[in-house]
Amino acid sequence: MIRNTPVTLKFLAEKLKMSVSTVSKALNDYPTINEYTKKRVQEMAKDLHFTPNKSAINLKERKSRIIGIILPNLLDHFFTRSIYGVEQFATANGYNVIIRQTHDELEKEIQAANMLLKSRVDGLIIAISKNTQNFAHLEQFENMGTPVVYYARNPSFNLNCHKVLGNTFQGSYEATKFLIERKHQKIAYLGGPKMINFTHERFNGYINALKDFQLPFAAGLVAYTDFDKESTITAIKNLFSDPGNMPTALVAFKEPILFDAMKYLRSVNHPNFNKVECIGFGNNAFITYLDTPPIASIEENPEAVGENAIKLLLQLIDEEVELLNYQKIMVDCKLVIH
Amino acid sequence: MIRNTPVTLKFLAEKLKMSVSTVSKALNDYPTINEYTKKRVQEMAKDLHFTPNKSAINLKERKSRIIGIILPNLLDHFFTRSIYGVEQFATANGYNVIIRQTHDELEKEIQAANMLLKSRVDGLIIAISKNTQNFAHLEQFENMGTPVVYYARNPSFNLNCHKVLGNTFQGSYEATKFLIERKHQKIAYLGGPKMINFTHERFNGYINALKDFQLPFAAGLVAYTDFDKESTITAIKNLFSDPGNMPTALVAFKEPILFDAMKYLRSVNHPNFNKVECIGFGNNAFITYLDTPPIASIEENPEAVGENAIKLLLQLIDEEVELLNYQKIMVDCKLVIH
DNA sequence: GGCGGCATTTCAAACGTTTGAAATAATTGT
DNA sequence: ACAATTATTTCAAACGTTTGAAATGCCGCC
Repeated sequence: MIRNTPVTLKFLAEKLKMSVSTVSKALNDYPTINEYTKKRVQEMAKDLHFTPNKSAINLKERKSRIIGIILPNLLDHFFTRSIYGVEQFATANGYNVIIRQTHDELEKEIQAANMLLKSRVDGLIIAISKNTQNFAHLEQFENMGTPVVYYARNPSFNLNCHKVLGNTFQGSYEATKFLIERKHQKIAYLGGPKMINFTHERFNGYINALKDFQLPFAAGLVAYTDFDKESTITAIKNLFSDPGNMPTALVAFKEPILFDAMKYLRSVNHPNFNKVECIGFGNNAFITYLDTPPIASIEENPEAVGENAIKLLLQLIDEEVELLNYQKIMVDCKLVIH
Repeated sequence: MIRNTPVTLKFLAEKLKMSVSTVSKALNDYPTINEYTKKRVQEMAKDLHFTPNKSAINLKERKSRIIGIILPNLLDHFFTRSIYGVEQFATANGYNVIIRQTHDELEKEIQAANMLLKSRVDGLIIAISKNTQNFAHLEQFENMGTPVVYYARNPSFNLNCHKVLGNTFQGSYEATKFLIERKHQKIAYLGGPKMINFTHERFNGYINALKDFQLPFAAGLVAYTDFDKESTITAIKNLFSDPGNMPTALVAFKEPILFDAMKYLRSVNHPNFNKVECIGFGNNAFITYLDTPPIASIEENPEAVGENAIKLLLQLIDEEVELLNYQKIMVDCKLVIH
C-alpha cells in the first residue's frame, strides 16, 4: 500500500491533536516536553514510519550534510581506493557523498562543480582534471564560504588552496634509490602527461636520487606518455632505441603504463627484456597474478590520502581550521618489494 | 572575499527594487515578465553569482533530484563499470548520484538505506549484500512511493520487484558450450558464495550445457568459494584431487577467483596446469597483461546493466512505467576469446 | 481566593523557492 | 476622456522543519 499523504510533523500533530512544535521537540528530545508526551509522539512516529524531510532541515540549517567529490574516473584504482577512505569517514560523521567523474574533461568538471554548488554541498574534495588551468568554477565555492580540498592531483603552484597529496617526489626518489642500490647505472624514467604536475615532481625525485648518488643524467633516458597505449609504446621505443645507452631499469609514472611498456618489450623480444628491472606507481592488486611482476611497486596509500582529505574538509566545515589558513598535507609513499 | 549574506532571490529583489516573485519568474523565463526586466534580473543574478538553493527547490517540489545507489563495493570492476552507465545517464538527466558501499554487510546496507530515505532520494538502485534476506529496510521506499530497482544481484525469488540483471545463466551456458566444443570432457565449475543467487544460476547454465551436449555430471567437478583466497584454494584443491577425475577445463564464478585458482595450480606445479582451459566471469582489463591468460572471458556488460537500471528507474520516477508493474530486464553476456 | 512559580504547550517567524490569483500599470479604441 | 483590454508586477500561501518567545495550565502557599 502506497501512502498518498506524506507523513510529516504536521500529519503527526493532527493525529495526536497537538501542535507541530510539540511533535518536533518531542522527537528531538527537548527537556521541556513531558515524558509521557514524548513517548506517545515517538511511538506514533515509529508506527507511521515518519522520516524527517532532509530538504526542509537543510533549508532551515543552511547546510546539506552532503560533501561533493569530483575526480577523473573510478576505473583508476588510486581514486577508487581513495574514495574508500573518504566515504568511510564521511558517513561515520553523518555526511553523504556525491561523486562525479570528469573523465579528465574540463567541461565535465565545470558542469559537476556547478551542480554541486547548486546542491549546496557543505564541502568539496577534488582531484582536478589534467586540463584544469583556470579555477573560476572552483573559486565560487570559497566565495560562498564552502571549503574545498584539492587532493591527489596538484593544482598549479600559484593557487592558494588546501591540498592533500601523495608525496610523489619521495616515492620517486625512493624507487630510484632502490634501483641505484641494486647497482643499476642506466635508469630510465617514463613520465605521464606533461599537464599533470606529478609528472614533473616524480621526475625531480628521480633526478635528485641520481644526483645524490653521483649518477649522470642522460636526456635519452627520459620519455613521456599520455596514458594511452600508443604513446606509451612510442615512448618506450625511444627509451630503448640507442644501443649505446640501453636502460637496465625503469621508473614508470603509473603501473598500467608500466605493464603496457613491459608487454611491448616482451612482444618484440627485446634482448634486454628480462634484465630490465621496473618499478611503477600504484601497487595494483593484480600484480600478484603476473608471471613476471615488476621488482617493486610504489604504494601511494590512496586510502590515507582520501582520509586526510575528508578529515581536513570536516575540520574546515566545523571551522576548527581557518578557511584561509591554507594547509598542505603530504602522504608518504612506501616502496613495496615483490 | 567571502560573502556573508547569501545571494538569494530576496537579496536580488532588494537590490533591484522589485518583488521576489518577479525575480523568480524572470529567472525562469516566464512569458508574463517584461523582456527588459528579465534582462536586468538575469544580469544582476550573473554578476552576483546567484545560484538557486536546491534544498528550497527540493522542498517545494517534493523531490531531490538525487538518486541513490547502494552496492557492495567499488573495488569490484563489475560495480565500478556499472556505475559508469548509471552516472552518465543520470547526470545527463539532471540527477545527482549518491553512492553507498555496504562491503556486503547487512548492517551497513540498512544504515545506507535509512540515510537515503531521509535524504528523500527520488529513486534507488541497489545491488543487495550477500546477507540480505529481509527487505523491510527497502520496502520503506516503495511505501513512500519511491521506486527501487534491484540490479546486478538477484534478490530471493519470492520478492516482487523491478530487476535488471546480467543474464548469468546464458553466460555460463555459453562458456560451458564453448569448452565442450573444444572437446573437453571433464569441465569443472567453481561457484561463488552460496548466499548469492547467481552462484546457482551459473551452475544451472553449466549443468544445462552439459545436459544439452550429453556430458555426464560429476559432483566432484563442482566446488564453491567464498571469495577469499583461502576458501578458493580449498575449493580448487578439492576439484583437482581425484586423479581418476581430473578436470581439463574450468568455468569460474569470477575472474579474480579464477586467477587465484590458476596461480595456486601453477604454484604447486600441478601436472595438468597448462592443459586446463579456464573461463571466468568479468573480462577484466588486466587480462591483457597476463602471460598465460584464460582462454576466454564472460563479458557481463556492466555498463549496460547500469544503464538499463537507471533508465528503468527514471521511467518509474516519471511514471512512464507503473510502480507496481514489475519489470525484469536481462542483459546478455558475451563470450570474449583471448 | 488570588498569586508566584513551574511545567508544558503553542505561536509565529524563518530558511529560499514557486505559482495561481489578485492588483496595478500601460495601452487601446471610441 | 474614460472604460475596456492587455501587459506586467506583486501578494500570499505553501513545501517541512526548527526554535526563542509567549501563552497556558496547574500546583501549592499564604
